[in-house]
Amino acid sequence: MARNRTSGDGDDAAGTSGTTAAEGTTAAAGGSRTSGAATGVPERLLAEATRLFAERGYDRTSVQEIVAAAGVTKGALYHYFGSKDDLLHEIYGRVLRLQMERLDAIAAGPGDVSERLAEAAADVVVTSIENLDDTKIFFRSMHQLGPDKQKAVRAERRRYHERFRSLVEEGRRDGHFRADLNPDLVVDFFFGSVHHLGIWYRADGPLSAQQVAAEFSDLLLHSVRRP
Amino acid sequence: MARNRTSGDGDDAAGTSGTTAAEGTTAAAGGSRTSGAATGVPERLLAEATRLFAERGYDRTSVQEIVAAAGVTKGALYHYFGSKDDLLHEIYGRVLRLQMERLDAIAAGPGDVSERLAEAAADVVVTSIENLDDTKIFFRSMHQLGPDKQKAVRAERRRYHERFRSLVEEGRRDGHFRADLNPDLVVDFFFGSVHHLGIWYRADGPLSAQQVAAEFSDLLLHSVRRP
Amino acid sequence: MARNRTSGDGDDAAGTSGTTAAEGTTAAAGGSRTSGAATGVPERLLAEATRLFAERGYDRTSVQEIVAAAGVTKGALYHYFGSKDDLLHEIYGRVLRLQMERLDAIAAGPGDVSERLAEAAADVVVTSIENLDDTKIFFRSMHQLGPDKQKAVRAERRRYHERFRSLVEEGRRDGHFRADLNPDLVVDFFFGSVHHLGIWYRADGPLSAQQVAAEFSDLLLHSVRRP
Amino acid sequence: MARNRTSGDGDDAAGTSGTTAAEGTTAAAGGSRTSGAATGVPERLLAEATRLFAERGYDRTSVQEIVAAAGVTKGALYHYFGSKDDLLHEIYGRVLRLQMERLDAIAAGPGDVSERLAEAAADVVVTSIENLDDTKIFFRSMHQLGPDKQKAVRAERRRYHERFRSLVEEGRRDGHFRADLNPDLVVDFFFGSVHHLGIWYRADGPLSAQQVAAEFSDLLLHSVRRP
DNA sequence: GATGAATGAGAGTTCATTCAT
DNA sequence: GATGAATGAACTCTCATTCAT
Repeated sequence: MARNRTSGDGDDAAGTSGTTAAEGTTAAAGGSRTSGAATGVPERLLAEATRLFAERGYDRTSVQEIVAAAGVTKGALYHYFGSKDDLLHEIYGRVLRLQMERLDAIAAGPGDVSERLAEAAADVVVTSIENLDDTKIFFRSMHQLGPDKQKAVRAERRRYHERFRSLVEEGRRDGHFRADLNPDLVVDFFFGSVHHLGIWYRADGPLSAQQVAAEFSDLLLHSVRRP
Repeated sequence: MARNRTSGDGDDAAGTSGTTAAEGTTAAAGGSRTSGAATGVPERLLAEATRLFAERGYDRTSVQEIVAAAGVTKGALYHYFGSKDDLLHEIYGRVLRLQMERLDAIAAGPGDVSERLAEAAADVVVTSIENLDDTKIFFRSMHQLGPDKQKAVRAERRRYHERFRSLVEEGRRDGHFRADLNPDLVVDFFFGSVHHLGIWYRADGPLSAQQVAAEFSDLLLHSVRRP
Repeated sequence: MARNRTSGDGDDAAGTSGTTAAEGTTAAAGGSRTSGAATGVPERLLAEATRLFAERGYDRTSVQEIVAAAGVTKGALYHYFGSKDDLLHEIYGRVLRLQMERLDAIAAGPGDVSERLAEAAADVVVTSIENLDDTKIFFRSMHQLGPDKQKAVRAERRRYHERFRSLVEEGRRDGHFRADLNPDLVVDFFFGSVHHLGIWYRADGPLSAQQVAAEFSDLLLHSVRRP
Repeated sequence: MARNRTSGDGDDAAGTSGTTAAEGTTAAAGGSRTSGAATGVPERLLAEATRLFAERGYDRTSVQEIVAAAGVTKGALYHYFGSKDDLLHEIYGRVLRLQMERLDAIAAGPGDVSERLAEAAADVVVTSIENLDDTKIFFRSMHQLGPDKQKAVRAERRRYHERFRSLVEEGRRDGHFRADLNPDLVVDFFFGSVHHLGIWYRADGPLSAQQVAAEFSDLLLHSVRRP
């Protein structure tokens, strides 16, 4: 299970994924818990790395700071992760997996396409806010991934966008949405708004995740629906 | 040397030094700016820094690379700019000034609020695409500015958003736009889409800046207009 | 019997030596076989270490690489060998033992001194080529042994040289060889050539071990024989 | 003149060569002078690096030790040399240049081929002893050079060997030397002995460089000359 | 006005070795 | 007998910045 010394990039992000994903979903909006000694070392490292990357950026966060925050030594980090880059890759893997699962469930669910698109839009807003650190990291740090990992993340992201786009296309075919829409542009339009949440949303601000989700979903639906 | 910058940005890097103006106006010999050696040193530094920051990020771009690209020495850079941070600040100043001017002109222009909002939205998309490097840098690198400069940039940005928001509020008061809108959220919604352009837009892609602008503007108007 | 970890270095490398020597002699020219799971763990470790040390040098070979190549874990290595240094020491012991045995047998054999010197010279060339990895390691890595082990190896080496030198002295006394020879220099002269084999000889080159041995032996004899 | 940040391996060792060569030739047998502040920084770095590499090997010598010995900081070293590897490459360049020049001069000189071969052989022994640190480093550390630099050094070395071999071939054609010689093997035979000097020769031993040179030259000539 | 040598702190990474299990 | 998580020190190299010239 440990990923000691992975030189080859070929291996997927599956190494620590089981525990990683579990840890990731419990991380509350805006950061991680104080790293209790209860959770395992790789989970703690991932949690602290996420917090620090969101707080000051990938390049400005030193490996030393991460291990200090997690209460271990550098050697421990490099026992579980091949590189600092690898840590970031795990974070991406976690969030990509989560979002894809949720979108799949919603898109395949009941309701007409308007309802499903509205729900998917609201859900990704809520999830993005609940994992605001991941949201902050996502686009700010993607270009700091190594070329291969970056390509893998982009591919995964594309699949996610395509899934979302297919909802827009479905609505357009059905006559629910306007015929003159460019579905790709709609997706980029909406996800720009979602990623931007990492920049302006504050957990201690006046708006709850649900309020933002409702409004964003509403704006999206109005923008695509047949007048 | 690929310079996707609009050649109209006459403002120079006058921020930190009085000597800048003198150097910047050395358009002697009347030759055209073929290899950049004709333009002044601070302009060249700023242009190359913009290109490099967009290409590989602020932290990943060394001062050495910037001066090498501009064909000068480190001493020259530190003669014109106080620090690497200062270079970035100049880039922000340039883009903020440009956008504010254009928005002011459009908002104060003729036409009803729908027309002016549509035009403002389309214009900021076009401008963002024409200065795609600046767009890429904007949110990716803001947190790498020093605290004071970051605060200054945020304040300027807020003023810009407020100006845009006032258009939404005007439309809502006038009854053009829906009454249940949260104007702040509308602004964040839309500018998320705009900033996201830096991530997905390609100059060699299928869509012209005008096409994207028209569609984004259209989506925004549909999302706010009274049904 | 298991643990040969002793700092005292009384050359108690005898623990695994029986099997080690056997393994060593069967190693074909240029490297070891693919370490099948048939042989014992310490033998496999020694074989892979020899191969890797020859290939990339002692310092550039990590313990991790050795155990991975041998298909065991680090714990296993440290069970059989006191340290990485100890592994190297075993390799030296193996080759020193082998060469000394062969020289002793030849020097004590029949024939006049010219014949015995020629045979000894040819034999050490053949043996050096057949164990080319050991030859490569020998002088390149000796200074990477700890002080005590290094001293022990040097002492053993000196005994070997003295044995060889005594042949030269014998020939000089007998009048077979030139009277103006410095036997020590002759030995250093010749063994320089022998150790150099590790640098230029290629198993897939045009010359067989026997051809090189014949020529080297011939050159040596011509250089010492009374004209 | 400084070689700041040379990433590309393509450039030759010519950067600091003028001063380097001058420094190199004055280095006495067995090591460098105490690094006076009189000589330039790159020369001092090269001198101390040579001494330390010879003393404890390339991998066992840290950059920190080199700069401490030279009385500068790491930054200074990396200002002049692209890498630790680059330092080693400069050392190789220096010795290769020196040896090639001397061999060329001797081979093209007067005297019959026996005299010229004898002189060349004696000269390379003297030179190797006078630059014993370089001799120690040569084969022990060559495989620690990066692939490209290693290839360059090997190519240079080959040219040197070929020049030496041509003397042997000339003597064989002329009838001075035995017809059954393999000139390549003779060269490898002799240079093995020369490189081995770094292992056994001591400046404080009983033999002067000239004595060793005379004897080695004599052994070589006897080994090749027609009986 | 402009240079470029030099700094010094800190970056990410490696590694032989230990030890509780 | 054998494991592999964890250590901690050392490693090479980078970089924004300064300052004597």
